[in-house]
Amino acid sequence: MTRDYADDPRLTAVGLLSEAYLGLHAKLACQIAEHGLSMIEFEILIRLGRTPGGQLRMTDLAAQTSLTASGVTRVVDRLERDSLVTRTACPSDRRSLYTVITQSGRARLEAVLPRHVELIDEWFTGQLTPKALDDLLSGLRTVRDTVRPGAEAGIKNAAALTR
Amino acid sequence: MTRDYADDPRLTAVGLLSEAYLGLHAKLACQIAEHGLSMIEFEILIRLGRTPGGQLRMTDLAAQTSLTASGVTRVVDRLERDSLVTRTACPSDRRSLYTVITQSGRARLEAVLPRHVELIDEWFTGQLTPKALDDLLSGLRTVRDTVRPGAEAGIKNAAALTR
DNA sequence: ACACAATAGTTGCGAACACAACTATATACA
DNA sequence: TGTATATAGTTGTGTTCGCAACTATTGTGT
Repeated sequence: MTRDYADDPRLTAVGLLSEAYLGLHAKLACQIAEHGLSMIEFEILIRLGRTPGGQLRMTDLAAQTSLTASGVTRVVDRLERDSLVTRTACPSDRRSLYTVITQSGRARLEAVLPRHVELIDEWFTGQLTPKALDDLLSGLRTVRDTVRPGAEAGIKNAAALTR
Repeated sequence: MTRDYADDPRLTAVGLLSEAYLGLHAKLACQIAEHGLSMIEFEILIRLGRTPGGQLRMTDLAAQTSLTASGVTRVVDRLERDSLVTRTACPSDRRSLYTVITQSGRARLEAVLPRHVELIDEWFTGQLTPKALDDLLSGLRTVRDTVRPGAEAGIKNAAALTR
């Protein structure tokens, strides 16, 4: 009976998604690690770096990443220890803290990003024709919108910036 | 300067891949957890279940998953504790061990799989037209082959079965 | 104004896993 | 054959992170 599912195309599809993601993730993590960062630390720096003011609340970071609030606390702990971010009080809500990227944090991003996007191109986007890439991203967007309702780009940033 | 990369399409592409994968993974993990398994335990059971003889060596499992040899040891420890697999000696190489799926392990797969593939369809494959799904999978295959050379379906199984 | 519920963030604890060191066995080559 | 090297698997140790419990603050209903 088990063998009925052995080559089920739906399982294969998930396997393909996993292998593509995990394989790319592992290779990119190597480059990031050369700069003393983990992928999640890098992701948080990027999200801070592209926010006006370079700051987000802990809760916003949790909503934008795969981490829980507890996980965000600890990642920010490490980033703060390395002086890549600071915690500053939120004037309008004394329960909240802004995580703010420092000059040193921005400098680290500068050091990582140029080669990083080169590698993405080398291993991912540059491997496909523009049409094939469009098709791929369009499919991924559909899946993303299905499994993460409310994760579309604008919505979370809007929410994050209205506090 | 950092802002130069704020909306770089290559970073966006990776973000989309991550969100699609992590979102789907999290939802599927919930269903698997209802049956007392983690995703990685489920993945290993599936790989064993579809192998002739229901057995693979620890090393093969490590090669087919995102785990190191050490990680495989501990996952198989847990599966063995729950009587879903057993370790048996490899006659041709006394360093090696086969991990063999038990009847109980197959039964667990039976319990999980029907609903599992339904959910994959609901959240992933069924969200796309056949053409769009084909395009998506074709793109993923290209990326997978780039970042995991030698991971094409037949190769590893062939290697695994020739010992 | 006053309880009561909801929310932001942190901390203790435990599970999962990578890395490096280790044992046992197999292979290569001199 | 004997020795060096490579490989299979396990174990000790440290890191990361989720969950639940906790504190502090804010919002809600009366």
